Amino acid sequence: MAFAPLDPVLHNQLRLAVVSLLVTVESADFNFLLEKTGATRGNLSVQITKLKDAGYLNVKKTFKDNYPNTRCSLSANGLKAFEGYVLAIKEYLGTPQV
Amino acid sequence: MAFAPLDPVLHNQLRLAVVSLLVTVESADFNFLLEKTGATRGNLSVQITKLKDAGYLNVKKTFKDNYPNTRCSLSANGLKAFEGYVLAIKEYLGTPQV
DNA sequence: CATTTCTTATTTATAATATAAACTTATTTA
DNA sequence: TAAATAAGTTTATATTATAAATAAGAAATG
Repeated sequence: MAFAPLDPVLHNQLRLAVVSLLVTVESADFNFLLEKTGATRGNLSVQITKLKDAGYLNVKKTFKDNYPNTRCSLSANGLKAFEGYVLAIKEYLGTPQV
Repeated sequence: MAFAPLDPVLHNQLRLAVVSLLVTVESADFNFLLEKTGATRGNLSVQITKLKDAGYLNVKKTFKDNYPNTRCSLSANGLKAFEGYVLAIKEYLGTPQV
């Protein structure tokens, strides 16, 4: 049991929560993520951008009912990174992982 | 499944590794932690101090074979915090926890 | 119909954090 | 006694996180 490095993009509470949600949900818009995470809009905006810049998210900006709408989904790389993160952090958690 | 807040003291790679080691080991000195974590001395020094200031570690500074020796052990609060962190982050990881 | 308020964000400013590099103090060895 | 080693600590800087401020248009209100 070594200590694998933890992907710094994912090792952040809000970004991890966003990715965690997107694993289960195909796609989600800004307000959905806002509500589920309890983040502020500013913080969520920044962290979505970082996840997108890292290539972990696909982000489509459209208009829905006349309002801007930001819809996010996990990319293949994002899923791979998340799975890697899960494996890596489990090494730190100490409970028998087998 | 909500997103529990992640204790910011523990949500750091090196501090988490240190605490994770100390859960299994009763006590450990600076060089042991240095070797097991692969950290730099400076970073390890800073993070041990933070863990101590948070009340998660007991730190005894003595001399061993004429050299300064810093020996750390997990406090009761530290153990409790670690257990809480493990539960909290598992909520983010998505694999069935039951 | 103009102005206030709401919606959906983005940008910025600041505070907090992480980390490497430099430094300190003392010991051992050549 | 000078150089190398040991065990840390301090500092300087870069990165990150986050709240506060701003923006641009839509809807409601008087």
